[in-house]
Amino acid sequence: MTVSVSSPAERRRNKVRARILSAAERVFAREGANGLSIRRLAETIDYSPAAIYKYFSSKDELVDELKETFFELILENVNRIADTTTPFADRARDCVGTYVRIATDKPYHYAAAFAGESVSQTPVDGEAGFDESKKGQAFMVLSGMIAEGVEIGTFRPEIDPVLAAKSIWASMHGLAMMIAHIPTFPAFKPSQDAMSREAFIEYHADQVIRGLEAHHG
Amino acid sequence: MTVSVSSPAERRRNKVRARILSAAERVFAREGANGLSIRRLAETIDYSPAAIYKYFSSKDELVDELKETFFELILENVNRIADTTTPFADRARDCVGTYVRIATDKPYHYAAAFAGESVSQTPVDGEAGFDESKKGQAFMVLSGMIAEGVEIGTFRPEIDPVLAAKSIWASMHGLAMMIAHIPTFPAFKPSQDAMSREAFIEYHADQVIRGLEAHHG
DNA sequence: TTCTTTAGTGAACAGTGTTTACTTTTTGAA
DNA sequence: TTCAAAAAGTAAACACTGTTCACTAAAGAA
Repeated sequence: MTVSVSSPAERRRNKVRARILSAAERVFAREGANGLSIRRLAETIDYSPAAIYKYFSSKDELVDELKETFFELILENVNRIADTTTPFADRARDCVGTYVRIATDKPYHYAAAFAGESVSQTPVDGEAGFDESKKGQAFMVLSGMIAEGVEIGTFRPEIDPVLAAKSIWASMHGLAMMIAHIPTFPAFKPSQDAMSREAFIEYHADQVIRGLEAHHG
Repeated sequence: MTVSVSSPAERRRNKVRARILSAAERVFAREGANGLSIRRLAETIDYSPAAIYKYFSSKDELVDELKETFFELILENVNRIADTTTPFADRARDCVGTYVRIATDKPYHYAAAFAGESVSQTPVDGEAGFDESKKGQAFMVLSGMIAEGVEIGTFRPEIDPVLAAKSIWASMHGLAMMIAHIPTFPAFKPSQDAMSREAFIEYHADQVIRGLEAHHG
């Protein structure tokens, strides 16, 4: 019984699609969305520019797929850490650090993922399907961890996990963007406090989480 | 004694320059850098596209000037608050709130100001002239305030003001970007915690500053 | 008034995303 | 195996973009 869940034609199509995406990924990582042109892309995979449009309806759609894949990567890594049995505080700091680290490893991906041309005036959109999106899932991992911290008494009892998660996400996001866009970020003003990127990420994670902590005694 | 510090020709030139900038400002605020095209701009001020290049050497340079002016606006406002004699904690929260509010009022300006195409691999650049830039001055106001907080004992004594300023700036930046790019940000997941933008900005400022505070008793 | 600098222009260059009409290839059924 | 239909791929064009160049018209200084 040949369970050909995918026909040869389909497989071939997916292969070409993947070739396009992989070529796009390479140039996007190095030069961002502006550096990625359909014509250049078509040339590197030896197709005509118009051919790309048999696989993606627009450049935006293509780039969206790169962004979604990128966020899958973040989610996988953060999830792996969240499910660990290491002490809670370490886990929390690890999550923040990992998120920021991956984001800054692919700055163009990260910036693009949050700069969805939008700046929309219609607050109704964008909210639909958030829970299902990778971004939404990452957010739920975060608020889940905060809820856990409140339960075991590490964090202040009056904290609303969803609210706090938004605040912390914003703080993480900020650091990621800073490092992505200001090349010298943690080390600018080298005068008194040259600090490594890694060390600063930890410092920031610490600072952010400290805002949640209960103070015993 | 006619102290003509500026010749009529010069004055006329500046006037045209200002007209270009003001037209550019309007469309940039509404549609961002992508919506701002030299040709469109030239049309609205009734000049030929090439004429723009007698006043600005490139579109980037023109946009840079919009960004710089925008940061002047932020700096002025934050400075005004910082110099106030209101209680320290209130002043600090006010500064954060004001910064984020202005940033989110002109999301395209703010996002563009931090997305200087860079993502540069050369960490030497960008550091030069930082102290003199508006961004650099805003940063100094912030670290100055933190130093003050440490001195009067509101903040933990072991805090390095410059380091903490970077962390807090990142957190502020994150919220500003979130609100700018996710239209529903503070209110997404309306299920349990619909919160106004203003209220959330205050919540975040509180959260961020709490990470610095000393705990008495 | 002449000479020189400046302001402003039309046309072109090189690039972009995208569409349309067209040809070639592949496919599934008769 | 043949044959119509569907899919893959293409060349050429459209409507844009930022930018430059050779050029004219105007203003300023001598």
